[in-house]
Amino acid sequence: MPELPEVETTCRGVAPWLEGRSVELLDVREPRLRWPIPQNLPRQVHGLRIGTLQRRAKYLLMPLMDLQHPERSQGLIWHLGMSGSLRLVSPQEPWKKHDHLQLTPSPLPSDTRPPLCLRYHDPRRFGFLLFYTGDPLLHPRLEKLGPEPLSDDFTAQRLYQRSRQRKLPVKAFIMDSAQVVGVGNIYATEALFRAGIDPRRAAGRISLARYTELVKLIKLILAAAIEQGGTTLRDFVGGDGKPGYFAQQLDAYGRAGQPCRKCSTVLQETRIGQRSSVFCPQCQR
DNA sequence: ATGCGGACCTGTTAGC
DNA sequence: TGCTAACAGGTCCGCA
Repeated sequence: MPELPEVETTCRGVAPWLEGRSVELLDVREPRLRWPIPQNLPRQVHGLRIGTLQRRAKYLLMPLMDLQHPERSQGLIWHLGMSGSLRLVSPQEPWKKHDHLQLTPSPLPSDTRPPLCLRYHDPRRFGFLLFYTGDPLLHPRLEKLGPEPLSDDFTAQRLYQRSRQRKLPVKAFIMDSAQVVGVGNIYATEALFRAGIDPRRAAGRISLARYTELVKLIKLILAAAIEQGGTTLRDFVGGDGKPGYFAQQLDAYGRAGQPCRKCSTVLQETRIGQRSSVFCPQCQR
């Protein structure tokens, strides 16, 4: 499941191979993603030069410059959905089941071999690829997003203020991308466990002091996960592309019925906003 | 505006 | 053993 750390790792992993090259070919073998890929997209991006890749929330932004019209801002927005992955592969690599797209960059004069291709694989097809013009951060899909969790804009004060009078469970609140981006089910579960906050508690009934602790932990956990992902950058070339963050130790997620690591109470499972939620009924209040 | 639930999709696992 | 049903999850959308 691509969470923010995996998208960040993907971005860092593929950027050095792609930036500065042009799009020779966008090969669409399966256009039926979360939103269908327009038929003319390959023509639209052909020949454009790939700029600096950037991650925003779980979106990967790929600016594409038209050298005839350098003032125009345009490019691609990738989203990996639930089961998507982007990987650099050799042009000879056979297409596997659920490989849907491939972006082939043009060779540079200094290249002695064909450049690696960017291939998109996504069994569940929840991911998507969009073409944008103008400022990508103002794209309808991105403009209403909350702050990046690792930025200084993500503060306890912000969460506290925006949660007053809100009755939804705090877990659903921190998973709301208008509050903060990149906190998926795994990280919400873990952060609330470590903060000792009951995930079912109304967001509006949590003190500033407790939000301060929660924000600290979200930043800590995400930063650690990105660092782990960073150790597997080599997997993006020829490897299996599996992210490293699964290796991290999870205290609550996926441990329902097992003893709490702090107090040995059996961890409980419930559902919050259609999501499975594991918590310790003793430690989390 | 807020909060909830359904839809999308398919590989894996649980249950009969 | 073989079948069906539930489950996983990010994001969007419709409804009350």
